[in-house]
Amino acid sequence: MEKEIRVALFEDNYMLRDGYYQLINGSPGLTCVGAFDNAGDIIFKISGCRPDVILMDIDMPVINGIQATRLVKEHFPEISIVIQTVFEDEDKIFESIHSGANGYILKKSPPLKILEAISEAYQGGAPITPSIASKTLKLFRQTSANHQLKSSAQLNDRQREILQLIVSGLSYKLIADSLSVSVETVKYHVKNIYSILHVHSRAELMARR
Amino acid sequence: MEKEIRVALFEDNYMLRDGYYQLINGSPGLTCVGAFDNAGDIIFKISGCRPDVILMDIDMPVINGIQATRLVKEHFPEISIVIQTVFEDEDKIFESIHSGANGYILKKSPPLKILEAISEAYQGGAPITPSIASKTLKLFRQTSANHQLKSSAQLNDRQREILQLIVSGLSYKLIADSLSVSVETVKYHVKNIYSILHVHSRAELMARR
DNA sequence: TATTTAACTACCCGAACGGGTAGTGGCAGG
DNA sequence: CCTGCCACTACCCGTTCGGGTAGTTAAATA
Repeated sequence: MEKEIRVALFEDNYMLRDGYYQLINGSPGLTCVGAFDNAGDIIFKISGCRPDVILMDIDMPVINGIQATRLVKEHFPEISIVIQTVFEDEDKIFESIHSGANGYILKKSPPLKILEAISEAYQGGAPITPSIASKTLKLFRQTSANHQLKSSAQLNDRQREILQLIVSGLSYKLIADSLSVSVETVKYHVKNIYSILHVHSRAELMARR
Repeated sequence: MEKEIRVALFEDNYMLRDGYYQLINGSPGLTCVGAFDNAGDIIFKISGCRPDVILMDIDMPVINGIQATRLVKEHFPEISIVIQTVFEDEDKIFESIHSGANGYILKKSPPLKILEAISEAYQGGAPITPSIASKTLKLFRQTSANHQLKSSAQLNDRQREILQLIVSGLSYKLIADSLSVSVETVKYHVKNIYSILHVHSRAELMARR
C-alpha cells in the first residue's frame, strides 16, 4: 500500500472541523495530521505536522485563508492547498487563485467530493466546483488575456490620471488638491481603481507593476 | 525700469504675513501680488495672481509648505519657490529640496536677506542660509552620492529583507507571520527604513524606485 | 564587570486609508 | 419623460499606518 496522504485542516468552526477530521481519518489513504481553528503562526503549525495537502477555510480569525495560503506557498510551495468557502464571490475566487491555491471548492459540496478534491490536489490536479470553474474562466478572459497592458487599460482617463498620482506616492489630500476636486472624489476613484485591478491597498497596487 | 518681480506669500501668522507684505511692497522692483494664510487650493490661488516667486512658510494648516511646493512645481515649474522655516530640521530640508523648492531660508534671517533671497531665486539662483547649505551638502553625500544603489544600500540585512516584503504589497500582519516575529517588530523595522530612506509611507517608498 | 549597542517587543494615539452606502446634477438614449 | 449611466460629493466606521516612547534581552565592547 502506498503512502498515506497527510492532510492538515484549518477551520474555525468546531463542529465542521471535527466533522472533517472524522471524515478524513475514516478514509483509507488519508490521515489528518493537524486540525487548527485559525491560521495564526501557520508556518510554525505546518512545520510541526508536515502535511501534503491543506484544507483551508477562507473565513477565519487572525488571518484569513487567502493570506494564509500566500504564506504557506511562500515557504512550502510543494504543499497543495484546497480553499473552501460558503461563497461564490468573484473577488474571493480571484484572490484565491492568485494566492497560489490549488483548488477552490464550496462547503456545500458533499463529503465525498471533498475527499476527492483532496486526492486530486495531491496528485497535482485542480479541484474546482463547476460553478467556480466558469467564473475563473471569465476572470481569466478579463485579466490574463491582456496581462501586461492590463494594469492601466480597462481604466478610463480619469482613473488613469489618478492612478498616475497614486503611484507617485501622493496622499488623497495631495491628489485632491492637485486635481482641484474633493478628497472624497479622489477616494471614489481610487475605490473604483482598486476594484477593477483587484487590489486593496496602495502597496498591492504598486507591487503589481 | 524693468519688470517688477511678482511675489506671492504663504504664511499663516497674520503679523508675519502683514510684515512681509509691507516689506515686499516697500522694496523697489518687488510687488506682492498675493498673501494667503494657507495653501489649500493653492493652484487656484496661484492661477489668480500669477507670481514669479513664492515665499512659502513650511508650517501651515490644511497642507504644509512642502506639499504645496510639490503641487505648484507640478503645475507651474517656472515659478521659483523659497521655503521659509524656523527649524533647521534635516528631514525638512531634505524634503524641501526634493519637493523642488529653489531656496530654503530661516525666518530669523534679517529682512534684507529675505528680499535678497527673493531676487536671487527669481534670477535662477538658490538662496540658502549658510547653516542650511552645509546640511544639504551632507545630505547629498549620503544620498545622491550613490543614488541608485541607494534604495537598499545603507540598510542592514534585516531591513532589506523587510523592505522586500513591503514592496511585495504585504501588510504588517502578513510580514510578521511570514518572518515569525511580532507585528510590532515589523513596525519597528519599517520605521527605521522610512527614516533612513526619508519617506513616510509605503506609497512614497515604492514611488522612489 | 559595567556599558553600550542592536534587535526585538509593546503600548498609545492621531491620521490616513479601505470600503460601504447614499445622494446630487448632467447628459444620452429609449 | 423616464431611465440609466457617469462623475462627483459626502458621511460613516473599522482597520491599518506612521510615529513617538519605553522596556527587554543578548551580544559586543570597554
